[in-house]
Amino acid sequence: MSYQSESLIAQTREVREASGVSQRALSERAGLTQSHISQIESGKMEPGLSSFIDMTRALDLELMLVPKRLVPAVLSLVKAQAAPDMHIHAGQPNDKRFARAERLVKKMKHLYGSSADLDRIEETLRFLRRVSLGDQEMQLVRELIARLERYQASDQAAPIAREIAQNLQRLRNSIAHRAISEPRPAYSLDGDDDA
Amino acid sequence: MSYQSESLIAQTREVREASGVSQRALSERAGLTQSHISQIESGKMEPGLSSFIDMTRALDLELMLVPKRLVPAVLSLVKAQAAPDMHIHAGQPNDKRFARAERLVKKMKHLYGSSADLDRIEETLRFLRRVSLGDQEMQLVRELIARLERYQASDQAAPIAREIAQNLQRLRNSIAHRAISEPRPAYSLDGDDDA
DNA sequence: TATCCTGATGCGTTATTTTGTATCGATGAA
DNA sequence: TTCATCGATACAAAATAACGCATCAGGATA
Repeated sequence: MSYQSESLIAQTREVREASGVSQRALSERAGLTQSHISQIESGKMEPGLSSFIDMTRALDLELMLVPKRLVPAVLSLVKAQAAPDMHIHAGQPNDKRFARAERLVKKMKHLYGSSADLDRIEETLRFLRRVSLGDQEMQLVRELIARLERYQASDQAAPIAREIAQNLQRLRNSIAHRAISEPRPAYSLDGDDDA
Repeated sequence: MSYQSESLIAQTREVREASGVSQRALSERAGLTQSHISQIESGKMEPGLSSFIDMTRALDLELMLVPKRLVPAVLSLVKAQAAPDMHIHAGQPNDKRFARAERLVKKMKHLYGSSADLDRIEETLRFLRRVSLGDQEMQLVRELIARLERYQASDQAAPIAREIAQNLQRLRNSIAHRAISEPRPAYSLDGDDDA
C-alpha cells in the first residue's frame, strides 16, 4: 500500500541529494527526525501529508495540484526551465567524482584564497553534476579534474585553473544550448504511469 | 498543526464540488470512508500522503512537485489553461441559484424533450457556474433565469429559450475572451503565501 | 590509525490516522 | 408528507505514523 507516492518521494530524495543536503540537515529544517526521513525515503513508512509538505518546503519545492490534462504541459515546463539549474539525477557513480572535485576546489580556495576562476569552476561543477552527461563529456570532465588535481600545489596552479575554468564553461554552454533546442533523451523526472 | 495543507485540501474540495461529486461518491472512487473525507475537508484531521493522493487522483488531479522558483509560471499556466473549464470557486450563494437553474432546465428537457437551445443553456450554465462573475454579470444571469422560469410552461417557451440561450452564450463569450487577455482580478486558486 | 559524518535500523512510547458503522439535521424531489 | 441524499459528527477498535534515542557499518578525512 503505497506506490502512488513512490514517485513523489523519490523526487524529494533526488532533489535533496542533488542539493547536497543530508538527512540530518533536512530533518532540522523540516522539523522532523532523521530516522523519520530515512524511513520515508526508503519506503518503510508513508508520511503524513503535512510531514511531506514540511520536507518539500525545506527543499525549496512546492506541492501543487494540477489537472491531469495539464500534467504534460507542467512537466515540460518544469523540465525545460529547471534544466539549466536542476535536472535531478543522483546516486550515479559520477557523483563521487564530482563530490571529490568540489572538495578539491574548496581545498584550493582555502589554500590560495578565493579567485574568480575557482569560483567559476565550483559553480560550473555544481551545474554539471546535475546534468546527465554523455560518456565523452564525462570523460572530458574527468581529465580536466585530473589535471587540476595534478597541478593543485604547483606554482602554475593559477593559469591552469583559468584554463580549466574556461574549458568547463565551454562544456557547460554547449550543454545548456543543447538543453533548450533538442528534445532530451530519457529522464528520471516525471515517472508518471497511471494504473 | 496543519495550515500548510489547508490550501491543497481546500482546492480538492473546490474541485470536488465544482465537479458535482459527493463525498460518498468520492469515497468509493478513492477507496476511503465518507466520514474520513468529511473530516479531512473540514480540517479536523490531517490525511496521510497516500490518502490524499487517492483523493486527488479520483478527482482527475495530480500532485506535482515544483521548484519554488517555477511556482508562478506553473500557476499561471494552470490558471490560464484551466480557465475555460475549471476555475474553481464554490460554496458561493450563487451556487444555489445555478443549481436551481440547472434543475429547471433539466425539468424543461423532461417536459418538452431535449432541444439544441436547452442543451446550450445547460452547458453555458455549467460554464458560468465555475467562473467568478461580477455583480452585473450575475444580475444578468439572474434575470435570464427568472425569465426562463416565468415562461417555462407557456407556449412561448421555445422562442424564449432560444433567446435566453443566445444571451447566455454572449455572456459566456465575453467572459472567455476576457479570460485570456486580461490578468484576472482575484482568485481562489493558488493561495500561496509562505510564512 | 582515530575521527567525523553519512544513511539505515531497532525499539518502546505516544499521538494520530483510518476504518466501520451509525446517526443527525438540512435540503431538495416525488 | 415521504423519501433520498447531502455533509457533519460520534465512538470504539485497529493500524500506523511520529518521536526520541541509541546504535550500526561505510566512507571520507585528518
